[in-house]
Amino acid sequence: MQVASVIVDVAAMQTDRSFDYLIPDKWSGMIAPGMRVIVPFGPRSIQGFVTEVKSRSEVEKLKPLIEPMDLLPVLNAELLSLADWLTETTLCFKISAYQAMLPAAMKAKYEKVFRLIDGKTPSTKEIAELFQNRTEILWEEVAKLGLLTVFRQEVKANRIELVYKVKSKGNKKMIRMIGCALPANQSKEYIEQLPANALKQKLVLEYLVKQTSKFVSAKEAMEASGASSATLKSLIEKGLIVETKQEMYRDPYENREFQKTEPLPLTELQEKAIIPILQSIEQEQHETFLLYGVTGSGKTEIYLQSIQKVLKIGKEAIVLVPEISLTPQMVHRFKGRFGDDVAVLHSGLSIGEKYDEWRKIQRKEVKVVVGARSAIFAPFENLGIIIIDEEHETSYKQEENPRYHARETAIKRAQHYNCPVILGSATPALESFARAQKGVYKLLTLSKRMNDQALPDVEIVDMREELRDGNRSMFSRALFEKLEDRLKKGEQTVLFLNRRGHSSFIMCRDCGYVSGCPHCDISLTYHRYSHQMKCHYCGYEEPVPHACPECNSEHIRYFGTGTQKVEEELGKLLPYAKVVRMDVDTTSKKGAHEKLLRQFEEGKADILLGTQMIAKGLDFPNITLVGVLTADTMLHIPDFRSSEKTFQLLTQVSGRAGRHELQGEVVIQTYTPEHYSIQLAGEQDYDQFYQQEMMIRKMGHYPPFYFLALVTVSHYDVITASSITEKITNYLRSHLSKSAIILGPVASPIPRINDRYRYQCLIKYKREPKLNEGLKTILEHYTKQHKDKHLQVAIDVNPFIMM
DNA sequence: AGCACGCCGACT
DNA sequence: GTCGGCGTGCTC
Repeated sequence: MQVASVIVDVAAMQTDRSFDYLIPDKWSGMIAPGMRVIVPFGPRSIQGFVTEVKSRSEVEKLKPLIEPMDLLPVLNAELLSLADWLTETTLCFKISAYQAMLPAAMKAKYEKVFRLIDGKTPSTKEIAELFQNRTEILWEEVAKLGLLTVFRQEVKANRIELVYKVKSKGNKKMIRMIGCALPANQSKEYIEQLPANALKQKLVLEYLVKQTSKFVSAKEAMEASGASSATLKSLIEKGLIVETKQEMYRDPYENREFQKTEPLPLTELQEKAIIPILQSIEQEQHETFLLYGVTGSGKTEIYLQSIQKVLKIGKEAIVLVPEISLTPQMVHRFKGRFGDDVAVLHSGLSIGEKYDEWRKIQRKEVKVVVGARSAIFAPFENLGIIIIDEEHETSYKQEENPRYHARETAIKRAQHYNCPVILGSATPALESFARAQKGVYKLLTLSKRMNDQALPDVEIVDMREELRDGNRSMFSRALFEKLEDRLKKGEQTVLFLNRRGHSSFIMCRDCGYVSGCPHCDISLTYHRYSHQMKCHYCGYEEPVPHACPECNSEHIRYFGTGTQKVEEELGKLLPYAKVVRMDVDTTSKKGAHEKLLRQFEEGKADILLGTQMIAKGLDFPNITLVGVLTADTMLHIPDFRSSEKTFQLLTQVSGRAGRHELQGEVVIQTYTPEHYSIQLAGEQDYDQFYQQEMMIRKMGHYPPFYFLALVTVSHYDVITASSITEKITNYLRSHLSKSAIILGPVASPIPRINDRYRYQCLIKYKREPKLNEGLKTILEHYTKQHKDKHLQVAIDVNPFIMM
């Protein structure tokens, strides 16, 4: 009998290995690696993934697996080995890697039910009554009734059984189809024989007879004939029509027209950049290209034409875009060029919609995937190119297990398929640019905007001076003047602000009291529309205080400015200006994002006010002014990448202005105008910024000169948290080479979240072959649960967020 | 993770 | 003397 090695759906240290099961003869030959199966595990049944099919096992007493969940593997050999790599490099459980690669719909759901055993009668009337008109009762219901003990006795006495069910979240959408059951040559006669009052029935049959295909959707047939479902029902009863269900895709872009676009002629620079990419595609040679092109230099057209080449030789393409910029604009460009060959994957889709897009990819019904981070796992089997747009974006790093980076994952996959990776950005991540300098990546440069448009003029305004001159508004005089000017000319403005909501925190002006979260070491954020103070880390809420809880003073001031507050202010200062506000709060509804952008595009608004999400991808000809209200909010967060992030963001936002005929202007308001990342963003000088920042990174022993690994320990007890971190730090000190720099133990930048105290240890290293092994030992040692179940140890290799 | 098995305190 | 508390260890 065959044996299947299975990774079970239990994310824990002790179960992070394969378990062997017998394959019952009836499934023999049908079970393959990469398929999901239901297996018995202890007393329950759970989902698992087959990793290997073999003829014998080391283990003596094997249980047979219950049944397969798939007819075809959901993970191919390449993805299975990619999961091995993910597990190894990010130190996650294998099951977590598998789950990250598949749509959420494939994650199993479990249900426990009590079932009355055939022919048995429960010992009490009460239980018998519960089973009156059903054979199963949910475990939860029994628990709620407080009858678990009684039921347990019944189970022992073999009158009731406890059944563990595995349910798939994946629900294929089915539609009702009907077809004519009349003999083809006599249909007329049959229809005529119907009673005279069966008018609707006749219409339905006539409609069906006219159809070229056997089955049509019931909905269509009803609409066309004006019949109701009752009509169909009686036709089915008479046996005149037959009914089936057909699987169908949910189409998130249904009824949407995409203007077909043709390849544009490339500029000389674009031409030069695309040649090596096309070569790599043709010669099937893996190479990673860093496509470094200023904003508006036409990177997208290079992507499109490279993909075209890939499709022409019968291969497939993955395009990653940051979640936030998965704007309709981007989707339009790809759907416009490649039509139905494109699947789109982003967080705005429902679980079912994502599942459908995934199945289209698996069935090879599409050739191109445009999606956010997790689209890197698209189950293509003949990849010809992987493109990562805005490659510097932090959203390409997953912040929970498996903590993978889409860039490294892309390179890993591309090596397997011998195909190129294109990393595109106007402001590459320092790591990427450094690799390009060293020749690890191949640098392709687009130094000019298309049609030689000039980059926008940038003015940096010192807000301290504004304040000194008595301007206490959030708009500097320069920005306000220009804003008025654009309104007069009918041109559009983009205003950028890094913070949503109203104000960031409130403080008592008399005693300086700031209301903080009782569970976390962080101040509460004021939310205007709910009129609550909220903690962004644990969700704690409390009402806004009318008086200071410390000194009873009523002088409470709102600090920090959010988009809501700016919107209010604009309403006061420029009441005739039409403002569209875009942030998480206004775009959370489905389709809201697109709607707001369309309003702006059609000129129905003068000012687009928003957060991060308006920083990239926008390309509207009438935008001639970009205002950054406070450039330094990001600069002061305790993260060695804060300068880089500030520079990138400012450059991206500035790039929204003057992309077409009209010349653009940018105003950057700041309290630290002398800071190099603001100065150099103003000059749009990436190269200079790169030089400067590299020096700082070198001195601080930070990436790209060193790699990082971060161990975070949290516990309800401060002493435990710090002492365990100390032990871990000491262990690492003794295990790693002299050249590794080990910092800690120190409290995390946010020392307490959700009542858990957090300590960390940071490792900076260049080459440390024993590191992964050491980190694994730490995880194994401290996650043996009975040690201390309140203890949490999290390890992030190459962390992005240091908090 | 979840579940059973097993060993100690407060109840019929 | 039993019910149920949660410490410990296993799941092919």
